[in-house]
Amino acid sequence: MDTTGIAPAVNAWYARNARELPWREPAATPWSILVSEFMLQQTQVDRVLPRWTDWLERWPTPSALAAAEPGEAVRAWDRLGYPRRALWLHRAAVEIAEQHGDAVPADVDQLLALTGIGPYTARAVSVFAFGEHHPVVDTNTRRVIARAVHGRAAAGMPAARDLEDMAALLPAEPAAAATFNAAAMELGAIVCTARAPRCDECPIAALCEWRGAGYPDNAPTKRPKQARFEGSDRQARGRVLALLRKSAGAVSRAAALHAASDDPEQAERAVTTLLADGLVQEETAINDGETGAVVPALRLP
DNA sequence: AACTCGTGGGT
DNA sequence: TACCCAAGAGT
Repeated sequence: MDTTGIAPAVNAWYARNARELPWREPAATPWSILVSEFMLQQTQVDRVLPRWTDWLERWPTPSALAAAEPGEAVRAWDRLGYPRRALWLHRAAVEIAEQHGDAVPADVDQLLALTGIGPYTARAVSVFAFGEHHPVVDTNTRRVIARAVHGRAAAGMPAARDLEDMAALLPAEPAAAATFNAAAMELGAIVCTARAPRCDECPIAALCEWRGAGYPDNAPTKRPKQARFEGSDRQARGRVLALLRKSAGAVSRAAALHAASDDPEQAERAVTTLLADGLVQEETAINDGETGAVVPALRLP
């Protein structure tokens, strides 16, 4: 099958239709791009934009963030979700400041060695911040390739094969390759969407194997189902962190348990796992406002 | 290798 | 309305 037409068509579409995002501007730095990639993990662009702007105004360099308390990173993370990312981003900032002279490394393997940076983020930073020539594969790219190249309705489980598939489509010239990496993601994000693809707006509709086959319902059945959020431990943990974020200092352990869940076991589990994850620390004690009694308490790290 | 980890938007 | 899904990573 001839796939040589895909990258030029998608790049031409991208030139006309790409969203204007601040981390794509010339003023973006490797650090600001790295921060955007952390925030964008499993999180949509519109929710990231305001947090990204505030974050970089406050911590414009890795060493600036490294000098802050990790709990302040968790607080500034606000409601972006998966708050361990805030802790990991802080840790990565310390590692960059201490081991790389406050400069984000361009090398994929050096990036992979940083906390919270995996196969996607390492390549994304190397390519988008430094223009290196690598395939960058996220969930959008995997879906675009599954449909356009493999004729499938959806991608299967992530696999090493994904990188080879993308590498096969990548233009040889680094700048065009970097553009195509971003453009394939963009196409998946706003045209070749999971639920209701806008094929009438797609620059490669005529090349798409899935469309050519008549949109067969052949999605791989492997995909693990996402657990229900309502009533989950995640929700209970989220409530504890929400309480701590809006509190200036420590909060009584009883108040945290009460906020977490009506189920005492689940509430206890939420606090225990947050402590284990380092998202919360135990305070020896605080004075209860009502009674003046000294009670155990929790605070951000 | 399967499981866990938030929160909100789109349908 | 429930449900699916989201610029993934660590264990």
